[in-house]
Amino acid sequence: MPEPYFAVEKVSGSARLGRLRTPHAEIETPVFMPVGTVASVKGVPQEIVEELGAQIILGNTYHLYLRPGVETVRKMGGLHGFMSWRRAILTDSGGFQVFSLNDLRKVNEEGVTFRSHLDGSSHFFSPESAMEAQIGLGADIIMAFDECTEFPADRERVRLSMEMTARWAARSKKYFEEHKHKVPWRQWSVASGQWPVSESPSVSPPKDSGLTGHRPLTTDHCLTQSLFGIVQGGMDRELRRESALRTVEIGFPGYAIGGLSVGEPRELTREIVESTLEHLPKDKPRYLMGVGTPQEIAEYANLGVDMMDCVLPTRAARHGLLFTSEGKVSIKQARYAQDAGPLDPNCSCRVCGRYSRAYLRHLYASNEVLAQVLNTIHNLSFYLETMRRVRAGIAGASA
RNA sequence: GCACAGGUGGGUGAGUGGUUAAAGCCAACAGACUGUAAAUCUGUCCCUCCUAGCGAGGUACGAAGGUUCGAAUCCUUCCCUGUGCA
Repeated sequence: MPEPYFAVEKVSGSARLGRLRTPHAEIETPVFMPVGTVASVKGVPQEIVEELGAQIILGNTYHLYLRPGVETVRKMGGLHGFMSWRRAILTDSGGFQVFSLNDLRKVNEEGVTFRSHLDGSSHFFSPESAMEAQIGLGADIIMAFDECTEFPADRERVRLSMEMTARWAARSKKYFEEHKHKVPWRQWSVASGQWPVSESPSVSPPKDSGLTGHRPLTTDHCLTQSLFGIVQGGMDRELRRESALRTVEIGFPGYAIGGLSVGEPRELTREIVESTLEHLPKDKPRYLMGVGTPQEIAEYANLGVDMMDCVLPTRAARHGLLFTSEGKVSIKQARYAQDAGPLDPNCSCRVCGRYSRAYLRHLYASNEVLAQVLNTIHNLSFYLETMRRVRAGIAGASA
């Protein structure tokens, strides 16, 4: 089994350039991962998400478990087959929902009882069941089941929460190691090195994307899922350190920093990220969960974060907030009603290359679905381009 | 011409004597959004003034009069709209 699948290729200050090998794709880091919670990067078809250069996207265990159900996805060849995404996928465990579905959940040592936001039905998630679900969904990288601690929280609460997350991490790993062979694509990917055709007739075989940096599945890729651990510890440096040590002691091929961007001041986020990174192994990928603005992702990448995801570009786009080289543009504003210029003159995306601000504003005002599509394409393009620049910057820096 | 039904703030539409400058929705304008309960949420939305507030004036429910301490609400006349009958 090709276990050493993350390679740091260059270090420049605290920043690193790396290569992360997953069953479905090799990823250049630092990387931004668009969020596609329900197996959809809202508003944008897979082929365009590919074209924009996304190397890996996120799915969410809780949402997909509720609908369409893990078994359905599993039968369709896992998320890759189901949504016809040929590159890498990472699923969040549902730990974030322990935080965000505050009113709809109950936590105890064993796990979390959720009331479905769809129909109110009751469901139980434990580290074990979250792993079972994530194995069934078949993402390349899956996450330990954690509790994303709320902010603010007193120190004792943060400590207890962090300690439970650590125990859950051990349980997650144990279950994963015992069951990871059940991943829906393993058998055929090992055997044939390609996508299942007979098992899943509705899924077309992959065509080469033609994009540089993307390598189709080959047999020298890592062929099993990877489980990442998550560091918690709130806004307390000492608890963060302890959480990192405990998580590293359990041992994972990658480590995430969770529990940030939950309402705390930005400076505090940066401070905690910086101090937590010190306690994470340098030879493993480090994933900062749920962050941030374009400036922030560049900043964190330069601090040594290898992976980031955030709903901001996609959600903000749907709400009319667009990120540009000059900051941000609220495209719904009246001032753009007759603005014939491109959204961002310095952006090379297909939206900026073709449409005017006046048109984008009109689409938004008219509540056209196309507004969401174009806005999301631009924002994702901007984020992904931001990370390409960061990588180029690290690559070009004199060591 | 006659008979019904109506005319409310940018639109729609509640409100039929007193916490009504007038609900709600829409539009408009502004803001928020960071491991997605999010095509969502919040605020403003008659005018003027200020010590900026459950503040002070003014104007306002087709028009003009009237009843009343008090009227978008009741009465009279007129104007207009819709439907039906001529």
